[in-house]
Amino acid sequence: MKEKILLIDGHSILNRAYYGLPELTNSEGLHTNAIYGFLNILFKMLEEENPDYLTVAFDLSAPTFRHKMYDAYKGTRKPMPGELREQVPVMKDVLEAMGVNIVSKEGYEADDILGTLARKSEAQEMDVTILSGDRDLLQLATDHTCIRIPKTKGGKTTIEDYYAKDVEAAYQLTPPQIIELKALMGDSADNIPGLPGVGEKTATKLLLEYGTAENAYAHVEEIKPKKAQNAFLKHYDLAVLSRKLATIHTDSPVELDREKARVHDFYTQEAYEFFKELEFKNFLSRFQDKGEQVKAEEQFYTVTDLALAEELFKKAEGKEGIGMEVLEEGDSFLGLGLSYEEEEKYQVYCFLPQGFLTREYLMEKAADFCGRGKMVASLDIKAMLRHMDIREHTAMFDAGIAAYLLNPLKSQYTYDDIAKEYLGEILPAKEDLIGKLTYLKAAKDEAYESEVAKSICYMAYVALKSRKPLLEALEDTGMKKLFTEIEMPLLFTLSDMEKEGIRVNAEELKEYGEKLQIRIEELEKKIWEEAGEEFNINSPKQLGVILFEKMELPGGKKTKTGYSTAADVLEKLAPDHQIVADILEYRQLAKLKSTYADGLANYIDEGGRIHSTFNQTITATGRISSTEPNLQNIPIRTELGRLLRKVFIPKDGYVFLDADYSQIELRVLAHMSGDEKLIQAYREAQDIHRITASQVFHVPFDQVTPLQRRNAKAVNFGIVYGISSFGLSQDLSITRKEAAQYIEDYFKTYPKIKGFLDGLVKQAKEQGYVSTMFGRRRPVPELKSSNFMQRSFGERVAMNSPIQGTAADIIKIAMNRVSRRLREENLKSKLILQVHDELLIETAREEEPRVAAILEEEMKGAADLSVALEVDMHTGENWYEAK
DNA sequence: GGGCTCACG
DNA sequence: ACGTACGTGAGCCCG
Repeated sequence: MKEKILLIDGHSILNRAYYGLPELTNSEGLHTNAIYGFLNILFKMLEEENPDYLTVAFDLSAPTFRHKMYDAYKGTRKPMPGELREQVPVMKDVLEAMGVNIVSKEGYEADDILGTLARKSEAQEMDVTILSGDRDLLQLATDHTCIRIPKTKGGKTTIEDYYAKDVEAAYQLTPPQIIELKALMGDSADNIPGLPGVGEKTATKLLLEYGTAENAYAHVEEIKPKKAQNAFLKHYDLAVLSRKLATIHTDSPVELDREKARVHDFYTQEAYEFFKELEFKNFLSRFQDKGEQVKAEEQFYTVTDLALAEELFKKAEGKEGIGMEVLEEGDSFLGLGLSYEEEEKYQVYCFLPQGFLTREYLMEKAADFCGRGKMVASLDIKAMLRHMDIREHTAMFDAGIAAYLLNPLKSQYTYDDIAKEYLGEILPAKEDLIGKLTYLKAAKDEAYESEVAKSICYMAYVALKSRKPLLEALEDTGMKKLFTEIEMPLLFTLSDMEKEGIRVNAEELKEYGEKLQIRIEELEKKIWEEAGEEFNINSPKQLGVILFEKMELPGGKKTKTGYSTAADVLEKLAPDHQIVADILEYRQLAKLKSTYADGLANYIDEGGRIHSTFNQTITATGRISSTEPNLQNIPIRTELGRLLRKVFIPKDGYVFLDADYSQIELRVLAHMSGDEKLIQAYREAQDIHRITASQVFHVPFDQVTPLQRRNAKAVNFGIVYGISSFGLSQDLSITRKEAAQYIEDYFKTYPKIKGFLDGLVKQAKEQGYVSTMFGRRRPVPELKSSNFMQRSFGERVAMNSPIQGTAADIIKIAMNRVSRRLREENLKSKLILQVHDELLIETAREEEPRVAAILEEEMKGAADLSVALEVDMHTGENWYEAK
């Protein structure tokens, strides 16, 4: 087995970490984000590469031979910001404390050290990996030297690997030609001059033809384009200089000290002290119980044998609790993970579907186990429940939901993130194991099969091990009850809803689509005639050009990419321009056709039903979301769209019962603010917007004009969204001043509302988050921003989230209560949809009165507010009728 | 894959 | 001065 060395470009990685990570300081005010990021990637690389040797190279501040050659070299480079500069010496100290080999050499740059060590190591039959953010190093790539370049994309770090062949694939050039490339085009970052007018494209073309800058010069009379030829004739000396500057020296006076560089246990006592001082809590657990700390992977096993599977499930029964994970993608079952503790170690197994180990067999065993009421931890219990018919029991633990409650702002809750956050363990993420492949594709690829199994093992391992710290964190943040009494039971309710699905009349849906299609084609022709040419009406870009350039309609620019053609812009033009009115109608119909008529048809199963997925860990406020398809945005606001609801029908012998909370968010606001006048208003009148208008505009209740009511309604909405005079003025098409007056009048009428909202912003600023009535938290990091717009957004979020979130809590409670009653009373009726303030029940005809009573009772009783929760209820033979 | 548009609460 | 209402998901275009 060949030995392997990992070489790291110190400054480059520090630099990357500094700019890629948010500000971070320890309590003494020392900036630490670059160090943190560096260590993070170092640990990850060590685990991934498992090298035998490690060396980090740093530049020194002394001038190098390049400076002597060319005065301007790096002369105009942006100076390092102080917050980064102060981290450099600390970084070196930390690495020294860990016993990491550091190399610097006066007069040479890190690049030259890395290049030299790479060549020397390769000569000693080693595989070499160079980690750097600098693409200059690509010139060093060979078949045995890999340049790894980390890239940050949307907060996620991925690493690009370049062996010689990868450089050629990406640049059409060999690694040594990267030097030639720089000779020709220069490098503004390093202040290396290039040939004027020669960029990457021309340079690459020339090199493909002539190989080197020197050879190109030898054929200078043939060079095309003319511009490049002239540049060669006039400035060839520049290219010669740049070539020298860009060449990394692979014969610098540095040696590889194998003993110093050998990879050993870096978790020294000295390093531990450093990490504590820097407050890198995540890393500290790496040091604790060093003797016991074994790499999780070492106890991972893949199981494909039936007898062994039987034995392991048997063994699991004797354990206090287990971790369990089902990995599926689409309809494909990719494996089952199982973990438990044994002699204070984690034993982790992945069962792959093979031979006798079928999905059916495995899921039956899994369901069997879960049905016994033993503790089962998983990152996604609902995924398991798809194949199990088991009832809610309190010993189950969903780590994904726990992590979501603790920070609802993340886009996903992966095992590696949870491990990092709550276990202080850096595990290889999905992408590290299988790259950009999907699990499904990787599972089919022999080369990656074992990596998929590893992923599954990590999931089951993290689910079980993180349970304790997650529960503690929930306890500490006052969210334990929210977790165990609302979210965990809800998971079972949602699973039932997903399995149940909703019946759709496929023929009627098809006819609906066909009717739309006829009108769409009519409109398309008409619009093309009015425009005087055929174009893609669905392209905002083409549409903008037609309307605002060709036809010269007033409207001007609005978006980054061109003209805005959004409905609110077009609506202003529609009365005067038939084509705009037609476009608006076209848009509406096209949306209904593509998203709903065609879109929904794709989801109808053999039983004629659609099964949406209800996601519990997506929204920042605590609402649930619905996907594939989204059944929470079925049209209702226009009659044509609303007609679509006629295709949603109950099964034979059933009717729909639809119940929605009346203005739940405003009622929540009345309760949470404690404003007596608003509370009183709710106790008296049914029409809250009218009573608001009456009180704000000082007119008798029965003399409120429709306009006044409309304005009051808009203010009520605005308050819930986190009021701003600008937003309100947009909504009502009035001036900001008028809007501000409305808001002022509103606050005067309901004095405690303002105090309540201001208090929320203050709270958010002080503690960094706001909370709902039931303790759900939403962090508001935007309030710390130096950007006015971000900060204003943070203020609105602070005002809106507790209101929207409390309403979300209440309907979740209601769902659990309704679901439980239906079950406990052995009713056939089932809860099938939730649309934020609305529940839809597929109700057996004979059960209708009973179910209506349950719905009313459980929804109204879901929370005890100082204003009553009102519920509107309707029945119907389809969803259209039931609203 | 990001931007735009639009469907819902 | 900055340039927005809060929370979502899906389809389409285009680089």
